[in-house]
Amino acid sequence: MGARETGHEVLAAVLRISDGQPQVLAWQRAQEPDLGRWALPGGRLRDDEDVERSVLRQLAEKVDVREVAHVEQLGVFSDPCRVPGVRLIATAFLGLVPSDADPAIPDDTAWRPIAPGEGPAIAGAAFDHDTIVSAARDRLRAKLSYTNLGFALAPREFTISALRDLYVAALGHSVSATNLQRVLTRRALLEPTGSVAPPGPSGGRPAAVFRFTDRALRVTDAFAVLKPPGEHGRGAVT
Amino acid sequence: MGARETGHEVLAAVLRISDGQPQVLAWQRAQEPDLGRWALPGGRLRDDEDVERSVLRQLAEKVDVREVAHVEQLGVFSDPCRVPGVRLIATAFLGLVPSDADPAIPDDTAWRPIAPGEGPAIAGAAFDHDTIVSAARDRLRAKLSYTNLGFALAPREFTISALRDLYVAALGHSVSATNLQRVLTRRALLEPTGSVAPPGPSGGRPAAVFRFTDRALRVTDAFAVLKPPGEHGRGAVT
DNA sequence: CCAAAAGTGTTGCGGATACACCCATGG
DNA sequence: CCATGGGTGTATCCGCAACACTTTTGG
Repeated sequence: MGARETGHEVLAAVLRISDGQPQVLAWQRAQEPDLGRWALPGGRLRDDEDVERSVLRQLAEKVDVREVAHVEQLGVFSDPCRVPGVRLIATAFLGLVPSDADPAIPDDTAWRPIAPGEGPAIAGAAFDHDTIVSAARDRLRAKLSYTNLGFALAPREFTISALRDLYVAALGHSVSATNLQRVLTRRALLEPTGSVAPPGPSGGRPAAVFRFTDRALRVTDAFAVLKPPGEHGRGAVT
Repeated sequence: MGARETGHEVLAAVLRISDGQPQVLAWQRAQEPDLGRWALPGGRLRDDEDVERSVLRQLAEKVDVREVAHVEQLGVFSDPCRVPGVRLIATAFLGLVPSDADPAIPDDTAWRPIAPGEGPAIAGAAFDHDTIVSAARDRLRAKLSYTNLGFALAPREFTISALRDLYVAALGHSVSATNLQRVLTRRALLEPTGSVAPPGPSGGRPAAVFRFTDRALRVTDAFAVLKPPGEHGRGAVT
């Protein structure tokens, strides 16, 4: 019960898919503790802001926040020993940046690759930041399948196969372009722009260009089972 | 940027179903601010505990924590003005108590009814505690349909129709006992104890008694769509 | 004309709901 | 023997995954 100084920080695991691989924005610490290790962007919460405002402010120091398509709370990390020396409670966020955005970032900052699957998400993470990145990766995976969260990974306009590649990288398993298109159009998440993309150097039919109808999070599959009566196969798209 | 004293509190929305209605544990404030209004149990986070430990400690002051079958983080509530005068950040939790448990509670504390549906969850809530109860109610509803969370609402042993009544109250819509049993047994969440419950005063066939196979949270329906290939109808029960 | 990429048609499977029907008990 | 509540069998629906097939381009 010592009167150890306690503080509150906000951390953001900002993810994007680039070159078929999930990445997280991190900066390399230039001081002890954890010198040389990779830390998530963030910082102290101010008196006059809530954590949602704070995370946007902190991110603005690293990237152009207009590029961040979606932000949501992940949870609180509060182990008394999570940062040596001080008592620092962290509220962690998931942020998503579309794959075509390439915001300018500071010199000490880089996009670090995220391992798929279950284990540690990034190598050389500072403090408990790997736990946070894992939570972010898992949250993204889960929400891709029952929300329209794909909008936050994709460019404003895209072909189905480009979108498929994003889902493959984020989910960590193969995804059929055919079925992806059907699932997303059935739920009215996609709409064609009308234009087509030119085929690649080896030919092939030009791909139709789509966009997401909404660019804000929407739950499209609220009830897996135990739907309210009378909604038999209607999927409860509220 | 004033050096206003800031603190961290932990709050718990402890829910149970009683008499076919969801209820939340709350205590009536005896001081300003918000005198007479209903507040969630909780209190200051100590230096040597994380929020998970803290919420269990705080709950121990109100109820027998052994009765609490499940606890999980809901999120951070950090509006600078959420509590007048001081800067107080709250980490909120959802707690669940089985319907047959009736723990002793202090005089100022009571089980307050929760409104179903969308609007405000309880009347006369202190501070932003209604928002927290709403979040708890929504979380419970969502997880009932894709996890085994029912175990935290139900007694250790129960009949299907008793379980159905719990689901009806928690979900806010009718649930068929037939289908509830099939869904839960197909997913191997229920097992029969072998015994039967005596019929009511008006007769009827004696009901078989069941229990949940697991009494810890398990996700039973991870992928609504976009399952990994080769898992066609297998439901991905990992 | 062939290869490559995109997109559509079609089939099959399986879970979930709904409903009809059988079972066991009290009065 | 009837009413009441419990439980099972079965039909239907519908979404999704899988795959065959057609379309449109480049070489």
